[in-house]
Amino acid sequence: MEELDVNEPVKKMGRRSSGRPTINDVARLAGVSPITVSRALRDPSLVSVELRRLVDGAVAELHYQPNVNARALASSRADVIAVLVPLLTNIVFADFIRGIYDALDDSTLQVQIGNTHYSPQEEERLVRMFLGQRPSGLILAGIDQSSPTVKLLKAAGCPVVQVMEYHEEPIDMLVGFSHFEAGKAATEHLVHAGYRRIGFIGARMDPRSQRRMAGYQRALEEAGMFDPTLITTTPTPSSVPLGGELLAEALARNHDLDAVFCNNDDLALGVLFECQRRAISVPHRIGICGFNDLDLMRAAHPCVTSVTTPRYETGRHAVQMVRRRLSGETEEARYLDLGFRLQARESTARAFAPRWKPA
Amino acid sequence: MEELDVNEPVKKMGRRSSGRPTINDVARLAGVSPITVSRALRDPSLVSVELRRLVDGAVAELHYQPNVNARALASSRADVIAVLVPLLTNIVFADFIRGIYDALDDSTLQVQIGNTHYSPQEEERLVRMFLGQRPSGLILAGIDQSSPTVKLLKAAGCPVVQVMEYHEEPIDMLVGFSHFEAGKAATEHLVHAGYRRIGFIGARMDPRSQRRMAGYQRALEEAGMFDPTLITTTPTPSSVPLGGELLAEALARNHDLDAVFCNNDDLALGVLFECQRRAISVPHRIGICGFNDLDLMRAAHPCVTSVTTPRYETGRHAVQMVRRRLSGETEEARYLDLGFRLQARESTARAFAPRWKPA
DNA sequence: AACAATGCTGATAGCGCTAACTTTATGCAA
DNA sequence: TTGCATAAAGTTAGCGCTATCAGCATTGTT
Repeated sequence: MEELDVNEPVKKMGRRSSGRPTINDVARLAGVSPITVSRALRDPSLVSVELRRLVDGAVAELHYQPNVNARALASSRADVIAVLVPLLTNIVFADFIRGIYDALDDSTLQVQIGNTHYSPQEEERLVRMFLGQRPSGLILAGIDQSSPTVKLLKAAGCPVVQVMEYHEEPIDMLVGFSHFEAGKAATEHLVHAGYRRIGFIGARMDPRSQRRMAGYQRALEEAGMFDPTLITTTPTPSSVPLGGELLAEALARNHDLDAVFCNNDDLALGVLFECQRRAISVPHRIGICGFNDLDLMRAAHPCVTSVTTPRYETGRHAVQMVRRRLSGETEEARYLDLGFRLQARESTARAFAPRWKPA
Repeated sequence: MEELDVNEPVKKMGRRSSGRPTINDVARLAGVSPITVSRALRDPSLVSVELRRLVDGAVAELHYQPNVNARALASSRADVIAVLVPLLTNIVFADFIRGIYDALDDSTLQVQIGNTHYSPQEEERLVRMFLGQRPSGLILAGIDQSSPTVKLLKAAGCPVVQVMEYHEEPIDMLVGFSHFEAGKAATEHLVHAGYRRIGFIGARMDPRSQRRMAGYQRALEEAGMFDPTLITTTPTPSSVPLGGELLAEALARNHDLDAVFCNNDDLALGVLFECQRRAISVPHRIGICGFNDLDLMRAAHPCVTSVTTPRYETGRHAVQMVRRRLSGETEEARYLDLGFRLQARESTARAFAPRWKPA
């Protein structure tokens, strides 16, 4: 049964053709060969000025758009950067991913995000899947890949960037900071502020949380204040209400608890609310230090001490490293420590914080 | 110059071959034709049990992974769902995207996210780009697409789902709820709670915010309480600190302000902190209602009234609609109203909230 | 018995693009 | 003049997969 639709494009369409203009249509209109069009689009410097203009004109006239799948198949290289994160609904990863997108705004590279759910097996599966697409680059959170995954990545044939941690022997490249040092610095701050029974509150306890806790422990050991009963953790994912619950637990165990280093700002906020609810004075009776320094920490009352972390910058730098490698620029440092910054605020100012800040 | 590497795979590799096993390798090992392998992988019911077993064995032995680009090129259909959101760093979109990923966990479909930055031009560019890949489906936030975009989408040739709003004439399909009704319901709650000078605090004022504000205005008009000076908005993106600043502005303009409906929970939290800072009693002197009902709203002190919105469910349902359409199931409703729910809490309990909740 | 309908498998021919090589034109030193 | 770079364009042959059609049993129908 043949149907005739006068509104169909003029072009005679083969049985399998997609109907949209191809590089051959552009070439015909411009009066050049298809490969010239291909070159003019990928690297204009390969083609003389006149032909380049002809091609550009034909492209515009036809609204031609290269078929990314055909391109990827022919060149065995997809214009894709694959990104693996353990979790999607966390500000930390959201900021990081925003950095990635922003650093790609002027590029044709696409992003594909995979969600490992903190599982090395899932991570391995996703690495396999993404590498099957021959991406232009791979960015993954953390340094705790399984050893088969590491093997896959070393043979990936594309730039690989590990992010959000620090380590001197990256698989390929790395951007991040030391969670151990950050946890240690936060705890030292509490020690210097005059707190003596400093608790740790943590949820989920993924590898990065573990390292922050290790930093906490080291700082307290060095100060001669470490006591394992000061640690309150749970494998449950983090949330604001959970912060309050963990504080209750910690206080039940140690009545003399006088400060908490919270594994992240959500927990810290929950702790602050619980203190308000129990009329526990912050920072006098209890000091609070968070982690990540979300903007709500400076808005809170009292505003909360936290560790500022380079989430957005990590995303940007990771992409820039991939892009530099792809453009064949001279190799720079393979690892980049973006550091962290302790942002001291009222919630840990034991000695001199006013009870009410005047309006 | 020929190099010999004994560690190379046995297979003689052509100049352009990617080196990984192809469907032909699998076919040879299984002793069947390539097309049979293709069928066995795409739809096992097309192939007899014996051959299916042979193929599965060969696939496992070779660790064969189909080349998605070749597949997309040959079938002119990519195994990709494209998702367009205005923003990446917002819990609303993060929850929504998590719903999308979760609903695709058992599928080979990939997700590609585009970021429109609240710009219809950018949205149009991205729609053009994504459609150029012939995705299996397209999901986009909102109902305010430009008219060229609408035209592109109507001719997309793939399922299109608009999400996060409600409208009876979707381009194709739709999942969401009415922001107008939600804003109206929140405001009516404040009216019923006994507040009389109810302000609106909003940031960025994207189309959804505008509709919530329109619902606010309608509710106050119906109650005979509308006064345009009660509205405080800014085009600045939303944040917690901004909530406090906008409250200050609103109070400077109307000293008798006794409640605020905040366009989102970030602003509401900022308002709460500012009240704490100024020792303004909540809910007695001022009532606060947020929007989205993040989990921190129930942890806050006092806990904050908010409108629960189906962010995660919207993502899940949108994907399910796409998948049902792809599998050719009988057409169901083309639009789905997931509704919202007002979650009343202490922050608007003017009459009977205790000043301090006992621990 | 003749015929169509059905189920399974295979052969062929692309999908739209680019890698690799070839050809042609041009410049310039020997 | 020859020879040899170099640049700019074109020709050829895939990349790895699937749409489409054809073949050939097997089954059911008249």
